Amino acid sequence: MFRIDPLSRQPVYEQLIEQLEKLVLTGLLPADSQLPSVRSLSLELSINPNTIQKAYSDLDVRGIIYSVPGIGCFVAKNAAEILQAHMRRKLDQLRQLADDLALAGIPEEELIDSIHTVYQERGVHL
Amino acid sequence: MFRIDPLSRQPVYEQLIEQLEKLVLTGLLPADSQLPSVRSLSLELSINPNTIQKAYSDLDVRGIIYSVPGIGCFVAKNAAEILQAHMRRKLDQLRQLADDLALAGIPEEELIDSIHTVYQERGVHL
DNA sequence: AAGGTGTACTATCTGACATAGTACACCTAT
DNA sequence: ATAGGTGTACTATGTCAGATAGTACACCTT
Repeated sequence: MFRIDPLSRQPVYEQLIEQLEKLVLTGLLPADSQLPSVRSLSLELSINPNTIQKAYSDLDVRGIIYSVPGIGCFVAKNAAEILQAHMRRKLDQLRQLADDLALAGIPEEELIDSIHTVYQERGVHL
Repeated sequence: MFRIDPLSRQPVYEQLIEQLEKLVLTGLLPADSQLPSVRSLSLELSINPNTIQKAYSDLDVRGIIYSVPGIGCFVAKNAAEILQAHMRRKLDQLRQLADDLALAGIPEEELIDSIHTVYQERGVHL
C-alpha cells in the first residue's frame, strides 16, 4: 500500500505524509475512512511506531485527519479541500523550477509540452 | 556576491554550488575566469574553509571548474554546456510537480500561465 | 479480562553537516 | 631566498534531525 525508501534524503515520515495526502486527493481514502493503525503500519513497513505516529500527528495538527483515542485515526471531512488549498504553494516551486530551466536556456515549449502530457495522462487515468 | 542562509534545510555547500552554477549559466562567470579563493570566500561569507572546499571539489569532479594548485580555481571551458545538459533532469522534477498539482485539481491553465510569466520576465531581464 | 487503539515520554544511535585546527605542496611577488 | 597567497588533505569535535528502542498510560471493543 505504501512505498517507503529508507535511504532517501527525504525523511520517512514525510514520505508517508505525502503518500497519505495523495490517497486522500485521489479519493482512495474518503472522508471518515479509517487509517491503518500505528502498530499495524509499523509492522507492515518495518518502521518504528514513533515514526508512523509522527506522520499521523502532523496530519492531525493540520486537520487532514482526526484521531479518536482507543479507536483509531480517520480522514477528516474537509481533508481534500484543505489539501487542495495547500497545494497551491507548490505553484511557487513550479515557478522556481521554470526560472532555473529558463536560465539554462531550455525553451519554454519543452516545459509546456511536458505539462500538457502530464495533464493528458492524468485525465485518462481518472 | 552570494546569499547564504545557514538556517536553511539545504546544506550551505549546496547553496553555494547552485549560486555558482547560476553565475556560470548567466555568463557572469565566463570560461577561465577565476573564482574567489577558498580562504577569501570563507572570510567573506563567514563560512568554514572546509565547506567552501567541499563545494569547489564537487564542481571540480563534475567538470564545471578546474583547479590549479597554488594558483586558484577557474571556470571550465565547457562549464555552461555541462550545466545545460544536466539541467534537463530538472524537467523530471517539473513533471512530478505538475502531476501533483493535476492531482490536486489545479487547472492546467494556471501552470501554463505561471511558466509563461516566468519566461517573459526572464526574457526582459536578459 | 484480553487485546486492540492513540498518546506520551525518555534514552540511544546514526549520519550528514559544519566547525576547528593543522599540515603539506605549490606558485608568485618581493 | 623569503613571505604570502593558492589548493588540498587529514583528524577531531560539535550539532542537529531523523530514526530506533523500550516503556507506560488511558481509552474502547469484544
